[in-house]
Amino acid sequence: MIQQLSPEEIVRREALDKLRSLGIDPFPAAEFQTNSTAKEIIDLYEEGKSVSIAGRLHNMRDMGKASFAQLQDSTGKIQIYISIDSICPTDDKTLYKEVIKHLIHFGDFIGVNGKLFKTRMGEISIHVESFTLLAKSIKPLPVVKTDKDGVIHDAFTDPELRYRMRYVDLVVNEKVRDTFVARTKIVNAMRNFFNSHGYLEVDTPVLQAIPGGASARPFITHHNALDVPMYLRIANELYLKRLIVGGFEGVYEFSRNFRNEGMDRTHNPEFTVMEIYVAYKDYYWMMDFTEAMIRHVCNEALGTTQVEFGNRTIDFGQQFQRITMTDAIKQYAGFDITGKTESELFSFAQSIGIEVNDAMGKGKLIDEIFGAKCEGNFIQPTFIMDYPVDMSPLCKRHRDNPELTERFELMINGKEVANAYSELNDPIDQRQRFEDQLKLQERGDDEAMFIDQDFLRALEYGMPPTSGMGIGVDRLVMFLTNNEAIQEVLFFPQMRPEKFQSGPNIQDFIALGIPESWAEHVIKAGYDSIEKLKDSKPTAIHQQLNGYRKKNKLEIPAVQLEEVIGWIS
RNA sequence: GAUCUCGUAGCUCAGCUGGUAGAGCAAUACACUUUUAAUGUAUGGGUCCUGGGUUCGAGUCCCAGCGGGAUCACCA
Repeated sequence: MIQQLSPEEIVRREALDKLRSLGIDPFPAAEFQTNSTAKEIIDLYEEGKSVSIAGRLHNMRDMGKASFAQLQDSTGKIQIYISIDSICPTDDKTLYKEVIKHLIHFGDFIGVNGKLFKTRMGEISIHVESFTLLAKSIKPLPVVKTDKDGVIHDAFTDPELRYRMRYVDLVVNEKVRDTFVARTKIVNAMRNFFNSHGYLEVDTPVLQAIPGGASARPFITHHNALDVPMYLRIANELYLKRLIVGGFEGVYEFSRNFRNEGMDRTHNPEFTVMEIYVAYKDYYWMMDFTEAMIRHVCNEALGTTQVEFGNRTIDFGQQFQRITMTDAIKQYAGFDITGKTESELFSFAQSIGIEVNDAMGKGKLIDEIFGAKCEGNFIQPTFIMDYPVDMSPLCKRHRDNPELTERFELMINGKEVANAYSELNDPIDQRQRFEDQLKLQERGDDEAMFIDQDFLRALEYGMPPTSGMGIGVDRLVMFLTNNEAIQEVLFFPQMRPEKFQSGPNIQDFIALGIPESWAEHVIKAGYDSIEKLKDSKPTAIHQQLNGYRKKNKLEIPAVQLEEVIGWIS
């Protein structure tokens, strides 16, 4: 198989051989010891201090007998200054004249030793005394430049390329790296908060025989030894509750969930939800806890509770608003759902332009009305409370109204971020709710929940009153890092698998009788498959190839028409 | 799934009512020992996503396909 290489790639590959002939290994094995980082050098600058640092080379500026460049490590960039005299103290100037000027390229990893100084322009730099090539880059990175006003030129912005080649994105777009560092800080802050309350981080199965705990289409796989279908989890809720039954009083898990549904800028097939269950608590307690947790995360990970999102500022410092779903609909849709029958809800939903169908029960209708008229209004953090009972099959009935449940969702910027219940622990009621789901399924709701008999058995043994909360980690990170797409907060968002052209095999062409000297050029001239060659007229091939030979001034014998006929017959 | 939109050099992008494929950066060569979007001079670099069609002639117009993006639908 031949690869079509760009001229730049060819230059860099040729540099590998030249380096080796000078005794320089372009991919050495030895450790390179560093004693500083770009950030440290700038923060703790000391004139004349000796440093050793490694990183990727950017923005080389050759000025004859001296060069400037930037070295990028995981903390940022630092300027380096390489002069011919300081790295070639003897008469042999090869290291500078050959290696630095011609064999080192943008993107290479190098290690340098040198002393700190400030240039005339006042930029902190390393005056390099020795350098080591640590790894050659043979594919050129996109060239992104930032001018003195901070304006980025030729930015690497194509989402497809950025997501497919996140490694390139991370190198050339520093803000991307900041987002992912913030993501880790946010997760750590959550974990610290839960641990400081004495709750236990646990792991529960990803591969499940019954995909429970949520309403969604699962990914299906198969276990060979047991010869049964298995599902990737859509939620971990039912497993965490089993642990509460088992006697733990507070458990949480960062759960990677998988849902076989559409993808867009707020949905990825795999996503992360943090779920926590605490015994003897109710959803009022959980609201206070959730609010405190988010405030803690803001302070610890961002250092502020005033968070910019788009052109808005979200204030996590103030007490979060609380409103019941009934009041929210009353306020924004001008309709009181209290005591309404399914057909009344149906007509109202229809009257405000919602596409309705017979598979929709009361809960679904109310949810649609809320989604259409209310959801988008809750920009600042707001708890929406008390959802209808048939929307929430795992949630305890409201202590004051059996039509409702003790459930809240946290809305930020018009989107759901967290969902929490006073958990249903009455096994009789739970079984009934599952059966109601089954009826919805029979009406055509293909996302109603599966019945998990073992979970019901667990509840029959007794589960203490418990409050549980799930928070979409990806969405929270989006809001806290000012990103509007989930793809921006996942290192490797799901993409349609890339098709790599499996190039033609040069040996197949040689096997037809094409001389070795010609085979590569036959492919490059456009006959990139045996079929294509055989489908073409010999005269056309003959002319095309000799034309190619002339154009590229190839030093190989011209092709004869008889030869071509021989290849394709 | 529907609609709109994009696909041109390694990268970012121009390319008008159809008429000889362009710029900047990057690369290559030369000059320059404190530059910083370094600078100056020169050079090379293209399957205009793929396949059909219309036309004397298609990067450009039409159709189909592939891939991306946006909006909507779906998805708490």
